[in-house]
Amino acid sequence: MKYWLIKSEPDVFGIDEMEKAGTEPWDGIRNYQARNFMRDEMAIGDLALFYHSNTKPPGVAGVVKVASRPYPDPTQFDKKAKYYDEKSSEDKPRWLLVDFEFVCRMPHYVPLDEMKAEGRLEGMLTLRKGNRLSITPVEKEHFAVVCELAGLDDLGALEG
DNA sequence: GCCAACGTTGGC
DNA sequence: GCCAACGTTGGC
Repeated sequence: MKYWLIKSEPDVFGIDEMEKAGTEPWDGIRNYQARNFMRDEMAIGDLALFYHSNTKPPGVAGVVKVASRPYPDPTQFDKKAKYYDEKSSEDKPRWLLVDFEFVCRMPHYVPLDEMKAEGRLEGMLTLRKGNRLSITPVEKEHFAVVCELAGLDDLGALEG
């Protein structure tokens, strides 16, 4: 069981939309490192912090879980889609995605400031200056601390 | 709106 | 294979 953090801009797709959707194909990832995490390391049931980026204040808004194996991102084949990639083909897809399923909202939103101020989160990738990766692995201990800051007590229940 | 960080592209 | 130019992310 691994732990992750995924970023999303709430103006585009936030925790509200995630909750409403229930399950959402995480399309539009066009970064090899992030793709490789999905392809090689994610497993169904893995938990991920749902992070709001490009907003005031940025921070963790909820928890989701991996709900599918990796499969080709259909938007790469769609000429009209924003994420169309002419160098990709159906027999040799370049980009993959997984589905995420809504788990819960954080009882309290955890702003980035608060995470930075928490000594126990030192070394967390998301807190590193200049980190632009939209999917990052999170250590179990860090995941637990963020949940604690969020007022989410029973981590065991999430892992089911 | 600025800009630091960093990934990608393409000329050589 | 190097590296400059460029584009994007995302905090501030």
